[in-house]
Amino acid sequence: MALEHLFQGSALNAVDAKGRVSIPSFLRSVIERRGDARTITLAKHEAFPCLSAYDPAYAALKHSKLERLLEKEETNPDAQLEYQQRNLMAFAATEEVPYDSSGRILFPPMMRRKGQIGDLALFLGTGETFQIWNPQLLLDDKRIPEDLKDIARFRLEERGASS
Amino acid sequence: MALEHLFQGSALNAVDAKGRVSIPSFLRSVIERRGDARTITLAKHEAFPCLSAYDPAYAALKHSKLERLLEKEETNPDAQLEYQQRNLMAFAATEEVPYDSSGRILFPPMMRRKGQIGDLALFLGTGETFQIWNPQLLLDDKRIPEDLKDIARFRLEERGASS
DNA sequence: TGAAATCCCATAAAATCCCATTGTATCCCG
DNA sequence: CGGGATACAATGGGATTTTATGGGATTTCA
Repeated sequence: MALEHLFQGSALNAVDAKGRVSIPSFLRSVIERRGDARTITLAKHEAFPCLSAYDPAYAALKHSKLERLLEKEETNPDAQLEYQQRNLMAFAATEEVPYDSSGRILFPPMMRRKGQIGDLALFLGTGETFQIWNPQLLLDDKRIPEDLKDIARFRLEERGASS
Repeated sequence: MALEHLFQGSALNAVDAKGRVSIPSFLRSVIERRGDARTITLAKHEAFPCLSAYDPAYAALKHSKLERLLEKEETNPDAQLEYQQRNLMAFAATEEVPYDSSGRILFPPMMRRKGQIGDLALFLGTGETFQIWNPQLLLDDKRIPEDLKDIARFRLEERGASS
């Protein structure tokens, strides 16, 4: 069970004074090919200091995986607690936000804080999901490949030169 | 069998002097997409010191799950008793309350005490259902993941409370 | 008849909609 | 192939609507 259309590419967009950001059109087009919703779900990334984002199609996939895990382990009492915990993380620790006709979301303050996003948001496609970074934190992270940092630098220059 | 729309996200709302609380709009919108009722059912959570809440659509699903369990185990005498017990918990130990045109319920005093809810109610989406917590009890519970406690702390700060 | 529930209105802050601008990529046609 | 016309993406700002919440007035019912 895999999703047919994958998120790829990168973009650096501004977060305006009201906290709005444009979701890059190449990501929106994947969302709209996967389903007919116009929302994204935001969560803190488990490993990196950034946000993980995905569409309802991926959320449904994730949810059904959890349900199957529970059914398989239903007799095990420890599994019940683990299920409760994962369910809380999957749903309570995430936020679903719609994007408007111009492709923008209102960045929820909590997620903005969790992802340490300032006035620039770097979008990175990662296949089934995508990530949103504070570009400086990506440049500072030792685990990130240099080639990817070059892309971030390029996006930053591009924006510096044009404005 | 699964419900299409899922409860997701978190919010911290005030319980006023009359015992009224606003159900967060993102939860209400799920309830109203699942069916045309404007009520929620409250119950003590089986594992955590909080309340479990859901809409009529989920109540129906829960009921049919119970029925199927009974049919499957019809020959087993223990199953009869378990069915009776679970049925009592599912219906007698719950309260259904409507929310008004401004999205508020009047918190039933018994449930408020069972959930130990004071003047702040933390709403957590958990997919098919949602939970209502006294935020302090969540912070004090060892079984709750730290990332989720961070969210509770954020909601408290946002509101200007100390923790 | 008094406490509790319901209804109604008010308000501030936040979210959403609508319209305008700009820069860039794409198309079209001579 | 040049160059203008066109479409669309990203973004800014004002106007409008929704949300959460408080409080008064009215109704219910035991």
